[in-house]
Amino acid sequence: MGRSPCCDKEGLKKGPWTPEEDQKLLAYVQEHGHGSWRALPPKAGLQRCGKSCRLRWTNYLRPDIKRGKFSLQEEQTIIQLHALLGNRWSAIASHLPKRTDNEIKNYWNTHLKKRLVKMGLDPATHKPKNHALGCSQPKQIANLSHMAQWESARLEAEARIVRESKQLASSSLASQLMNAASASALLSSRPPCLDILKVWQGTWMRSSRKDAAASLFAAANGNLESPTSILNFSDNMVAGLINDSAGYRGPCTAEKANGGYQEEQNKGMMGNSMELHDHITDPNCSTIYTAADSLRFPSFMDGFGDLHGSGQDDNAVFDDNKGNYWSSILSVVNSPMGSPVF
DNA sequence: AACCGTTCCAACCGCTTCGTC
DNA sequence: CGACGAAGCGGTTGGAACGGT
Repeated sequence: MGRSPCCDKEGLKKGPWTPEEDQKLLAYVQEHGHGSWRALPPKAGLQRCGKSCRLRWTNYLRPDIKRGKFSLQEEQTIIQLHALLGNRWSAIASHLPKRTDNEIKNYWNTHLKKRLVKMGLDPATHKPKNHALGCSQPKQIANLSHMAQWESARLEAEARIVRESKQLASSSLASQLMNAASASALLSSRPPCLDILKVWQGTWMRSSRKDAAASLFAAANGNLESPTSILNFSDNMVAGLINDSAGYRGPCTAEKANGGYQEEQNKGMMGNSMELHDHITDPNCSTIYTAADSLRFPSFMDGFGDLHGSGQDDNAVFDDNKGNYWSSILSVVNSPMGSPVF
C-alpha cells in the first residue's frame, strides 16, 4: 500500500497557522462542514494539506474545545484512565469530551509523567518503582494488575460490541433476526458503558456455557490483547476473581469457580454473569472490594493532590486506608459521561 | 543585557485502521 | 479478497516563552 503524499506537495504551507488561515478554515467548516479533508484546502482557499487542516481543526479551532489549565479532577481522570488504558490518548480524551487527545498527551508528557516519577511511581505501570521490580507486596501488585487486565479487556470488548452492533445494524440479516424491541434496545439505547458480559452473553448464544466462559477469558488473555497488559490471566486468577466477586471465601480454584457458575445457572441464563459484572464494575457496590481485602488499594490520588500544595512524602503514596484506587478508576469509566468531571 | 538551559505545546511524521471499490 | 485512499492515532520535533545566572 503506497503512502499517500501529504505535505510534501510543492506549494503547500507548513508550520504555525496564521489568524487569517484560522479564519478561513473556521468559516469554511462552519458553513459547509469539513467533508473530505483532502478536498477542503482548495475549497477553503488554504495552501495547506488536508491533514494539516484536520489537525488544526480538531486540536485548536473546534468550538467545543476547553482550553487552559487542567483542573485537579481532570488530572485525576487522566491518570486513572492512563493506568487502565496506557497511552491510548484518544480513548482517554473520549472521557474528557472538551479536551483533545493531543492536549492530554502533551499534558501527560510535560506534567503528569514527571509528577509520577517524583512520587516514585513508574509512569508506564503506575506502580511504585521498587514494587515494579517485584520485591515487595507482590500479592497487591498482582491483584492490581489483575484488575487492570480485567477492566482493560472489558473496555476492549465494549469497543468490539459497538463495532459489531453497527455491522448488525447495517445487515439485512440482522433486521430479520432481531425483533423490533431488541434491535431498538441494542442500537438506540446502548448505555454509555457496555460491559464484557455482553460479549459473554453473545458468545453464550452461540456455544455452550463452558465454552463461552473459556472464550471470554481467552479473549481477556489473548484475543483482546491489551496494550496495558502486565500479567496474563491464569486459571487461578480467573477463578479467584470469580470467587471473590461471588462472595466466596477460601482457596481460588477453577473447580470452585465452576461450582459457582452451576449454582447460579439455576437463577437464569445470565444470572451469574450479571452479578459478576455488577461486582466488578459498579463503583457503588463494595462487594468485590470488601470480599477481596487484598484488592484494597490506597488512593495515591490523595497524595497527588497534595503536590499542588506542600511537599509530598513518597511513602504516603502507598499508605493504607486512604480509599480505593481502582474503585475510583471504575467510577471514571462507568460514570454516565464517562467521567465524573463533567 | 546577554547567554544558556528548560519547559511547553502546536504541528508534523509515519504507521495503523477503516471504508470503498 | 486485495488494492487503494482517507482518516485516525501516537510518537516526536521545532521553536517560542520563560527563568536562572
